[in-house]
Amino acid sequence: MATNVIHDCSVELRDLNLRATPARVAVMNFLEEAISPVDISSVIDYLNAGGIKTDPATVFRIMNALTQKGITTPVHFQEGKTRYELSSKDDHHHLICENCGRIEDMPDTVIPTLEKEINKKTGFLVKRHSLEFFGVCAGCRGK
Amino acid sequence: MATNVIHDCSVELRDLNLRATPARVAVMNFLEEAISPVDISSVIDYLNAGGIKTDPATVFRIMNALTQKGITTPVHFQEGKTRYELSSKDDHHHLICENCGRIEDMPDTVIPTLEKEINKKTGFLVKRHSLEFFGVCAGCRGK
DNA sequence: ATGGTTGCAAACACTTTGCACATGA
DNA sequence: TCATGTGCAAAGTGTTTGCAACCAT
Repeated sequence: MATNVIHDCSVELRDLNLRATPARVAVMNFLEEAISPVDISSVIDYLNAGGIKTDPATVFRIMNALTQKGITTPVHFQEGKTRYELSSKDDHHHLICENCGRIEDMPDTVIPTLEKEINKKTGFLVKRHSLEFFGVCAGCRGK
Repeated sequence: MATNVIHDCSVELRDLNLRATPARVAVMNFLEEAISPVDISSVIDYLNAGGIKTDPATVFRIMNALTQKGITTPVHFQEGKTRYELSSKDDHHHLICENCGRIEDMPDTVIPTLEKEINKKTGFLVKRHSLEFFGVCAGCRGK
């Protein structure tokens, strides 16, 4: 009766030629639980809470490895630091509330069209994009 | 017979309650000449080339002041540093070539529509956005 | 004259790196 | 076993800040 058990990521890690160390498995779990892009310090907190002591350097190395393998995508919210999310999510953008910090996902189909248009008009081949919206969420607008 | 003379920004600066120091005037000139968002080190190089010796701290302070006054807008190209461009430019996005580093502007009208849609669907009020496209420019694609 | 600006040095935050030790396969 | 990972310390960027000296108004 497997219910909400977080599945074991060891196998996926090994498939990527990455050894399934406790820290890496925990990071994968955290990424799967996370509802918005995580930053390094939240990863460290999560690991510590799980009894896994670790060093920032290690976490940076883990995120870089996952990013290089295509598992995670770096995201930048103009904070002077990098956040990461699973690449497997559908194409979406972020709505970042400047009041409460809440981050909503925004599924979208407009951008792919725009990218084709760009290619046609300018010859520029778009490989990836970053699109974030900053503003005030419905909650903070008091309604 | 005033021709291509870069106009004197002293007045604008004073209108903003900013004293027209040599460094600030030069930064304004640089921003007006620049065809793409500038970073701090390029500003410093420009000032040095113009015989104005300055300190990074001062340049950061200048860019922060201009940004706070709404003159400049910070732009992030996922480089771990901030670039700045004049806010007065029309609404546009950037096409960043990952091969040669060239930056093209991309005028756009799709996003405002998308922002209205977001507001209607989610109640989130978009105040600003950041949209950059990364890829390969026509030149680098060899045609 | 005097308050806004700057230079300098120090401090911060984020991220990377070198190297010896530890560990997963 | 042994290549891969990790911890620790040090270093590298980008950015901010405190304070005395300076300068635009």
